Amino acid sequence: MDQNEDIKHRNNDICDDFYPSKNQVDELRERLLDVAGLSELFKVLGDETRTKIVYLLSEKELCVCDMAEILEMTLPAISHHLRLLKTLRLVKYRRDGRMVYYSLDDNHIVNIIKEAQEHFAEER
Amino acid sequence: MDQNEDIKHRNNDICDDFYPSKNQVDELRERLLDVAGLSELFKVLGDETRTKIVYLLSEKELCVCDMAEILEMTLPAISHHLRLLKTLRLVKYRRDGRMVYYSLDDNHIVNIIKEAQEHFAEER
DNA sequence: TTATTAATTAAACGGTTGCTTAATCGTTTA
DNA sequence: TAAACGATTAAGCAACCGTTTAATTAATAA
Repeated sequence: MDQNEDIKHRNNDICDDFYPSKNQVDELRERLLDVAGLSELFKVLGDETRTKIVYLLSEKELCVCDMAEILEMTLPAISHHLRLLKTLRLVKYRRDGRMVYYSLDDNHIVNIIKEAQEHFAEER
Repeated sequence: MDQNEDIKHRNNDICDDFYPSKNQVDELRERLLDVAGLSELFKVLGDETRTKIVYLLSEKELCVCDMAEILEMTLPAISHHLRLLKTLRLVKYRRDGRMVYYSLDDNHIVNIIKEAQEHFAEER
């Protein structure tokens, strides 16, 4: 915990009367492993264009130029986002002639979007 | 649709044989309104530190210095993230002496995290 | 083969983001 | 009141991100 000591010094030994005990801190830190790497998934959906792409693909299979037309963006821009979605295994693709058709590779992602929609529906 | 025309020209009138009809395009564009602004929520969770903060707060109420200790970060850094979470109404706070205790203001966010966890649990 | 079209890749840029340090605010205690 | 502490705010900077243009690849059609 070298880095931790460093931080503590920078914070002037923060939180003198520390609510969670040392053991509780360790315990909470272990819990954090549950969400490790999870923000990677959210980061992908954190871009409006990508959320739209995923949402579109939940409706129907589309080729890159279709998405570019619908989202009013250039082909490279869409292609760039699709590569990210590909590496995260959120979408799959098939080539048909010179078109490349994309579709969702993971329906779980739709549930996440739905859950987020409910959040907004309740809040406002 | 001035911007769209601009994009079409830049793309050399993309997608000559266009799969979705003009009407379908308009329909799909309307559907996209469902997810408008939704990526704002994901953007917040798209940062590892913030995901951790939310996860910690789902366990118990914590003050800023506790989180700084657990996450091994400086106070201003944590405070900075909390401000974002505050404006998104994801967390609430109460002052007790010189400490400020934060807790979740929206349990919906926990469901979203759980859903994302299931996604990862299945995938790998 | 050559030309054309869909898609990808690469390089560059402009904007955003997250952290750091320093200064400030609010509360408590000596 | 002054000093100390927890928290917030502000300014600056480095790293990252999303778009654009240009070049390249893959597939079809003339």
